[in-house]
Amino acid sequence: LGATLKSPRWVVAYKFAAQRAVTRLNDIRLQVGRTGVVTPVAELDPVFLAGSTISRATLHNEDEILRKDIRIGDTVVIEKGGDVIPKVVEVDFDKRQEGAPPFKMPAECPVCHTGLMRIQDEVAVRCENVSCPAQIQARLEHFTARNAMDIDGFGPAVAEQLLSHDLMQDVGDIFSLTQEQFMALERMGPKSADNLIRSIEACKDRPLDRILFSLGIPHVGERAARQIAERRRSLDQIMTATVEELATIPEIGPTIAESVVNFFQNEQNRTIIEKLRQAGLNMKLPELPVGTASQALNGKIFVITGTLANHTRDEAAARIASSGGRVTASVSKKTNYVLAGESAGSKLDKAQALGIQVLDETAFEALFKTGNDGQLNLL
DNA sequence: GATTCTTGCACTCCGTGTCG
DNA sequence: CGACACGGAGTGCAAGAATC
Repeated sequence: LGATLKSPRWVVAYKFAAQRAVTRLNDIRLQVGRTGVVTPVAELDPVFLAGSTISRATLHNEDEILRKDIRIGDTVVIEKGGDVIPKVVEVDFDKRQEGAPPFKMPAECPVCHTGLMRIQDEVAVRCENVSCPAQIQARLEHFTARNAMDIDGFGPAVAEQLLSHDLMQDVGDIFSLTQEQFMALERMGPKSADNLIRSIEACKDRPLDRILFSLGIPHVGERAARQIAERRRSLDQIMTATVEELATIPEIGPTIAESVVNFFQNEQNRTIIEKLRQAGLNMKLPELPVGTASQALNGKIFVITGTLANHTRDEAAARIASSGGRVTASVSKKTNYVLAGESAGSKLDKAQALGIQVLDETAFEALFKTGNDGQLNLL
């Protein structure tokens, strides 16, 4: 394949040629997330599979590794299929070296060496040190991420340098950084620094639900953040809410409510909020738009899968939401429509199994064409 | 021109929330 | 109280932009 594969169609066609590959698992690396959860990742001998070279694969958690009896040095089968993320499927036990010890989760955090805790009845293992450098960096990356505050150009490398140069303690300090400070970082010229400053300025307009999500409160993802923001309408109203009050919000139970209250009781977190306030972030939800919004998709539940040609997935989701529909992450009996793009995966299979109406992009767009009566042309 | 970093992409597992 | 639904978190690679 000397030619460059420019067209996605070629890549897709090639993907189906091979779905599994055999390679050697050289090591199991541990990654620390923003909530302190430690997850194992397999380091593999690079192998070409389904259109790309795979050198790492997810192992999910300790139980999963033990269930499949995966050990360092094993010859393993990895799979990609129509999926994007490679995983270890099974071990070739015949090729195992004698005496290879079973995997054991270490007792200490690989970064800060605090003792790791496995909470009773949970699979996840956590580093409980909230000041663990790995966690601070992960929280910073989460704050700036696309679906959070969306600060363009603020990736892991920038975050890492700012922290190691002691230029910031927490996410609140992002807003007091200067162009000169950015330019002092490696691989950061005037153009990049300027872009960063602009992105930081632009993110001050993000709505309340995004700010709430960006804070990285355990159990509060995009959806929970939106529910809470829509009901309480301002950050002050969220910070002063009791567990009981929060738990009356739809889809919010005692676990999430308690997590939110704990977060805002913490003195460090309150300092961060104060910095954000000083920076001029918008801590209130705008008034709901009245009148114009169509409710034609009212209550309809959509799932999006595959790659769309004319929209990003986010655009399609926004379009659905603006007509009163809802987008969820997984297909169930309650799903009304599945919007499927190119190289859709298991969600499409599930939709077909459940007999749910599948829309291609043309059919999806047709939903929004208004008929003669001015109503949306719904099926 | 070579190198590095960010971004877009789709899915699975597990725990929480809700409903009957 | 059990079953089901779904959100949260985490996973790697290729392409493109910017720096060196």
